[in-house]
Amino acid sequence: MFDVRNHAEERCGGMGRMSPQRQHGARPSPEVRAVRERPAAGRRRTSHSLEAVLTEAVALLDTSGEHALTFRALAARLGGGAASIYWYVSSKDELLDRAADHVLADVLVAVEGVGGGDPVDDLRTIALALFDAIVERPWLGAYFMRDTGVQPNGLRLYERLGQQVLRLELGPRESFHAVSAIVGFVVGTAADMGQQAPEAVLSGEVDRDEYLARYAAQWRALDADEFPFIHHVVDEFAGHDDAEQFRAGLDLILAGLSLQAGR
Amino acid sequence: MFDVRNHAEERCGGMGRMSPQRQHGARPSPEVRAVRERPAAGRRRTSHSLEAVLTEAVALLDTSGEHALTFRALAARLGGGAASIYWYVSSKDELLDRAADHVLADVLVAVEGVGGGDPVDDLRTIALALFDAIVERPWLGAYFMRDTGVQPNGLRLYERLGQQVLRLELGPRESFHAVSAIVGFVVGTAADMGQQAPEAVLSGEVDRDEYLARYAAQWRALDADEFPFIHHVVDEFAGHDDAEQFRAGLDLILAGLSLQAGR
DNA sequence: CGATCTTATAGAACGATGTTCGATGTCCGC
DNA sequence: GCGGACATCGAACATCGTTCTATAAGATCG
Repeated sequence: MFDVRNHAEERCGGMGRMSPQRQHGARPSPEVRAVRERPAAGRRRTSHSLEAVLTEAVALLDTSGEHALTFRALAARLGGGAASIYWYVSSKDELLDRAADHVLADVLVAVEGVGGGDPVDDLRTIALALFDAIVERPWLGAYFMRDTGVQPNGLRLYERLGQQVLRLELGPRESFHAVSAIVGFVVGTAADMGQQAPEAVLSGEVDRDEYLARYAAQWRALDADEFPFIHHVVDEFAGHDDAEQFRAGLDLILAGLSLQAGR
Repeated sequence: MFDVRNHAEERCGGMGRMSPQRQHGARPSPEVRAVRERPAAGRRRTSHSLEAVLTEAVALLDTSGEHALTFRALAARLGGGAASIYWYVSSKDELLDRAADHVLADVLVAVEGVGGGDPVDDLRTIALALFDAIVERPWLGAYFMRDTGVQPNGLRLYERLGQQVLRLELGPRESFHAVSAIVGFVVGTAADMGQQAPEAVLSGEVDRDEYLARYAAQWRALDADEFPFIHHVVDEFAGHDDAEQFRAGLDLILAGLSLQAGR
C-alpha cells in the first residue's frame, strides 16, 4: 500500500501545484488517522469511518454542487453532528482534498489496462479518462493533486501518464515537461468546461443549445472590424461540443510531443 | 468603445467557460451602471466610483490573497460602509468578475504592439503575457472570461490571440480549437502554479527551493518499481522553473499547431 | 423657492458557515 | 471495575455575504 506517513511534519503540494497558505496540520492524533477504518463490529450510534465521510461528501457534491457541501449538511447525511467530522478531517480543505482523491480511485481503475499500445494513444486514453471525471465534477479540478501527502491517487495517475511518456525515450526534462503540460491542459480545460450554464442544470440538453445560441448572438452583435476572429469562429462556437474541443486541443499537444520524440 | 449593452436581459458566459448558477442580474438600476464614473465634482463624503472599488479590490487581492477580499475589508479601505459597495456591484461574484477584467486591461496594453511578426511567435508572446498576469494573481484564473457581458477585456484578449491564428489560414473549426486550447492551457497551468507554498510568501526565494527539495525527498522515498517515472523526473522537478515549464508546454501546443498549418 | 425624484451612502440585522471547546459516552486492556 | 484512548456531539464564536430601511445631497421642475 501507499505509506507516505506524515508524523507531524507538514504536508507538501506537488508537481507544480502547491497547496496554499492553509496549514491543515493534523491536530488531533495525526498518524493514527490511517487506521480509521475499524470494522465497526458493535457500532455505537453512527460510526462514520473516513470512507463513509468521503463517500457522502462526494455524493453531496455530485448531486448539489460544491456550495452544497457543508459540514452540517454532511453531518445530517451521516446522521451525526457537524463537529464529529473533524475527527476524520482537520479542515474543509482537507475534506475536499481527500474527496477529490477518493474520486480519482475510479479513474485509476478505468485506466488500469492501458499501457500496451502506442504510447501516444495510451496517453490520450488516460487523459480523456481524467477529463471526463473532471467535467462531471467541476470541483475536482481545483483540488486535483494539491497535496500528494493526502492524495496518493493523484500521484498514481500522474505516474501512469508518465509511464507512457517514458516509452517515448525522451530526456528527463522533456518527459517532465510533457506530463506537466498534459496534466495542466486537461485539468484547466476540464475545470473550465465544468462550469455549467445558469439554468441548464434543470432541463438538460435543449437549454444548452439555446444558451450557446444566445451567447453567439451576443458575439455576432460585436463590431466586425474590431472582432474579426470572433466573427470567424462564432458558428463553430455556437455548435461546439466540449469533448471534441478538448480532444482537438489535446491532439495539438500530442502532435507536438510526437514531433519531439521523432516519431 | 465596447457597447454590449444589457438591458435587463441576463448575461451569459463565453468560450466554453460558462458562468455558474449565480444569476447576478442587475437588481438596482442595471443599465445606468455604465455611467457610474461621475467626475466627482462636489463629492459628499466618500464617493467611490466603480473604478475606485475595483482598484482597491485588486489591491486587497494582491497584497493579502483572495480570502482577504471581504466586503467589510474593502469598505474599510474605501472609507465607507460595506453595504455601499452593492450599489456598484450586485454580488461578490460580479465584483471578482469585474476585478479580473480590470486587471486584464494592463495585459491588453502590454500586448498592444504584438501582431506584426511570425503568427506563432506572436501567439507565444501574448500567451506569455497572460500567463505572467495569472501567475502573479492566482485568483485571476478562476474568473477569467466567465461573463463576457461584464468582462470585455477578456473577450478582447481572446480576440487578439485569435487574430494571430487567423493568419495561419486554418478553417474556422481548427482556429476555434486552437485558441481554445491555448487559453485553456495558459489559464489552467498558470492558476495551478499560482498556488504558492504555505510559508514561501514570507521569505521569498530560498524557501521555495527548500520547499521543492523537501517535496522531492518525499517523492524519492516512493517505491522505485511502482513509481519509475517519478524517479525519472524527480531531479527535474526539484530544480524546475515555473516559467520554463510553462513555456515548454506551450511550445508543444504551438508545434502541433504549426504542423497543422503546414509550416 | 420648495416639492420631488434620483443618486448614493450606511447602520443594523439576518441567516449561514467553518471551526473550537468542553463534556460525555463507549470500548479495550489490565 | 477502572483508567485511558477512541469517538461523538451540543453549544457557542467569529465571520461572511447579503438585505432592509433610513437618510442626506444634488438635480429637476413648477
